[in-house]
Amino acid sequence: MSWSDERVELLKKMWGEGQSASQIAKELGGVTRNAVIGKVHRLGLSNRNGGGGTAAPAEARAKPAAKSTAKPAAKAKPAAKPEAEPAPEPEQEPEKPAAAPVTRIKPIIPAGQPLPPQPSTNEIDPKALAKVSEVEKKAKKLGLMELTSRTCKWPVGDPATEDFWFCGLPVQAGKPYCEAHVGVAFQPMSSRRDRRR
DNA sequence: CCCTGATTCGC
DNA sequence: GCGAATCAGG
Repeated sequence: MSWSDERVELLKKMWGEGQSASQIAKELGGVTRNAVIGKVHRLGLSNRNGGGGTAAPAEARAKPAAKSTAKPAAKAKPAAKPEAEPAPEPEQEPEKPAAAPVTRIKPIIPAGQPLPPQPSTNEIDPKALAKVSEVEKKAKKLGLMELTSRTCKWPVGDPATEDFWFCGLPVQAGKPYCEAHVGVAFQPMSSRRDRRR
């Protein structure tokens, strides 16, 4: 499989939408996520920066991985990129051909993208709660026995009722919950002080 | 263990 | 240019 123009285009589009490399690879077919990532890098769009201001992954990377027996060693890494980026891509989809008769267009929901940091003092963030509410709608409603190592174990409903189930959506990291539920589960202790009794 | 992207380097 | 292997982290 070669990177035809169309494939590259799709790659760009999906990557821009925040799709993961594996998803893109799966969509394209015939390539692995590594291939996708490699291509992404070669294309120079490794960073999904929008310039919003929430970008902190600028870590110092220094891991030459000295595994090769012979290392030229004459190649000092310049490592000096001012990285000027005055012109982002304000335009992405100039038009939307509304020619589709009656077809469901992508029901996919982008995952990563501008995830602004949280302001500060707050309860549990209406945002997070809203996300939970939304996520519960498409929850898989698993029973206790259906839970696996990677299903969200967030309980919903009243255990004493038939109307009780677990979220069941895929967890992401080593957490017991899905992204949305992790958000509300691990809320740092907030304003507790005003709770005088 | 699952996933994510990042990097390196032989091809 | 390509991508598997590897790394690093959640």
